[in-house]
Amino acid sequence: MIRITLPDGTAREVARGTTPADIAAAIGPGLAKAALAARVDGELRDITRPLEADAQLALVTSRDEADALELARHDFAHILAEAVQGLFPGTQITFGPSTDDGFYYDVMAPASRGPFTMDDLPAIEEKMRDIIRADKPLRREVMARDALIATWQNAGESFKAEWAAELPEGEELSVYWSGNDWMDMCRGPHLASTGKLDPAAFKLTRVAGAYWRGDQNNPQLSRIYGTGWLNKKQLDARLLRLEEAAKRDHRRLGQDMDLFHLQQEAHGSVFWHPNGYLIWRELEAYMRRAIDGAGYKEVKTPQVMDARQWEQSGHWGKYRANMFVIPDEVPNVDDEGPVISGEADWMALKPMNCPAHVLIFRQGIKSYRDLPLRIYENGCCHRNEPHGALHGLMRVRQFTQDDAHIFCREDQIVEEVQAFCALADRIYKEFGFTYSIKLALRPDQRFGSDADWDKAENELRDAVVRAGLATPEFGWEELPGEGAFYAPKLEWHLTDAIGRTWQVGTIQSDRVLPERLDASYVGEDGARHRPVMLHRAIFGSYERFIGILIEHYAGRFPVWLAPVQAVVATITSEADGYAHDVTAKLKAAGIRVEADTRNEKINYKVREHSVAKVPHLLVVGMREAEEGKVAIRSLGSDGQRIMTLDEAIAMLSHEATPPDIR
RNA sequence: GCUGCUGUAGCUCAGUGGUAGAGCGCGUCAUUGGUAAUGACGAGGUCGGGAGUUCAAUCCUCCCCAGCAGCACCA
Repeated sequence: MIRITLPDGTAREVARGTTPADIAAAIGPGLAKAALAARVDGELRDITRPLEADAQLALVTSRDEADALELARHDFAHILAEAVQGLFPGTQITFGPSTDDGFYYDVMAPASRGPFTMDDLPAIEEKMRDIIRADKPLRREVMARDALIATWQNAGESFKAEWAAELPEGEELSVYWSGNDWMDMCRGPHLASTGKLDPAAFKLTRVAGAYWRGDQNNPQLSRIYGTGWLNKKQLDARLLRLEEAAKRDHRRLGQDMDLFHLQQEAHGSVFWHPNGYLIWRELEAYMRRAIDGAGYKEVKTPQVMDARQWEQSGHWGKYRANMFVIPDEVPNVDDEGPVISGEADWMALKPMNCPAHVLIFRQGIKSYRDLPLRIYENGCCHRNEPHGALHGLMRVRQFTQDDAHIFCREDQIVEEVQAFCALADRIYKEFGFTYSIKLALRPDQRFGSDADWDKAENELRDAVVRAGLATPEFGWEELPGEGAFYAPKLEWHLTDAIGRTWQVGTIQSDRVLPERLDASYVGEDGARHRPVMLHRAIFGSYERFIGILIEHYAGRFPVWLAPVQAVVATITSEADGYAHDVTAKLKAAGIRVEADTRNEKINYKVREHSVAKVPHLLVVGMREAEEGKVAIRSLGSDGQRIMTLDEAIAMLSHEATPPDIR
């Protein structure tokens, strides 16, 4: 007999080999039906897996949502693989985990047909529903590793065989049978049968290529994605959220609101339209106030530098593949012959600003009294990104960083990082973001001694601790292996209005580049010392930050950022004169306002400016003109507020003032 | 860069082996209307680029470019 303790503290003596399902049945038929899996000493297990020793047991039902979703999604993935193999014999299966909202499975289509496409999905979904409706029992079986490898080889499953062969020798591996006709190697756990899933709670969403084991040197498989839930209601809610996110897509809003465009001839670089560039200019002005107040000095550095400079910084050797290089010569102007001789010296567009900032630092002799020296630049950089990586404003080939480098002494690092934390905190909050801070620790491939890495990691950690931000409330987390090859990184991950996260801000302490470019200062002792260089950014890049803001605000910018802050719309042409007076006064007060005196109905004007997401619409007819008032309709509310022109100016002026100087 | 899909009017999209169509937008005219689309008329496209097949290509084939989804990459 073994002793099984339940969550309420009661214990039961049962025979060895009793399953959690047996215990659930003994407690009651309701629980027997609801129980999906078991937690045995904290470990999630099959409900039908026999108990072998004394244990703490908790039965998992759909009310334990996280566990239940994980189980369901894992099962959906297996059923997906079974369905694909049922429909397309000869397909090899590889690997299929659960994801944040569902599952995927990587399969290799038979050689006789190409990769799977979207057109295949409806048939696969239907087959999956058949398997669910058949309520096939899912049964765990333990196999010896060598026997399993042989099984996979006989079945022509070379990927599975390769995978099994890499697991430790002699180990017993579990497989799961779906009925008696299909099985997959899996650690589990699974539900007791396919019928525990809701056939209406999943949807296959897309097909894409994915490399075997994530390595681009390996064969490419078809990855079939699905979103999977416990019931249809949850699935519908998810699909609705996806639609909401699509409505916020910055590429769509950027076009609708006439903010920017992208085109083939300059792919990966942005054409900013007047409306979009107004947002940029507001952000730039905002950031200038912030860095001026924080003791930074703004600079501007060359766009193009000789390749020899990039050789010295190390970029030419390591990152040239992503750099735009330019021959330093006059091109051939004849119609005949090549445009470029191929013999000229090379120059390159800067992919980053750091070396140029070091060159500024190196001008003249710096004393320890000059430190910390904080050099800021709205630095326009070019990186030749892989074409498949480009994405709207989020990943571009030309971008402008809010980039600064703080040259300081060792003993100033913690203080500087702490000040940066405070600055970032203020700024992110002013845009309405919450954030978490992560410390990316040393990667396997790195420069520098372990002692230096210990020091660098501790400095960053200490600063965040001292700023009071290294708490679960701030999502503090350390990420082993995620650092840059030259330095650990603190990363700021913003959470936007619909809960998505974006990594934007960073600060890194770098001892490599000052060494390579021979930056030094004279210390109190009269000797030369190496400064430490802190690389830091808050927006990351203007392009990407604006993209994030568009999606965060869903295009409804706060008044201070809105390209057009107010429109004065007339009801009849008799009010045109008054409308122009109102517009002129608002302009004089610094409001970005436009008059709409077109010969259109007020309904039409309300609709058009609402769709354009103008924050305030000032409606004026004869009534307002006679009384010297305006009727304000604000975006997001149906009603109107009647107020005097002076009151309106005061309100708009207040809202149009950036939050940092309000 | 890899796999798949897509590229037709400013935008969203339909369509066909015999050189194209809708809605919105734009222009003109009429309408002066009180809070999410007034009506009529009109203009607008070498159907992403190149080559091939064909009597004939926007449509079929091949190559290239760009976009989209994912993968890989992101100093």
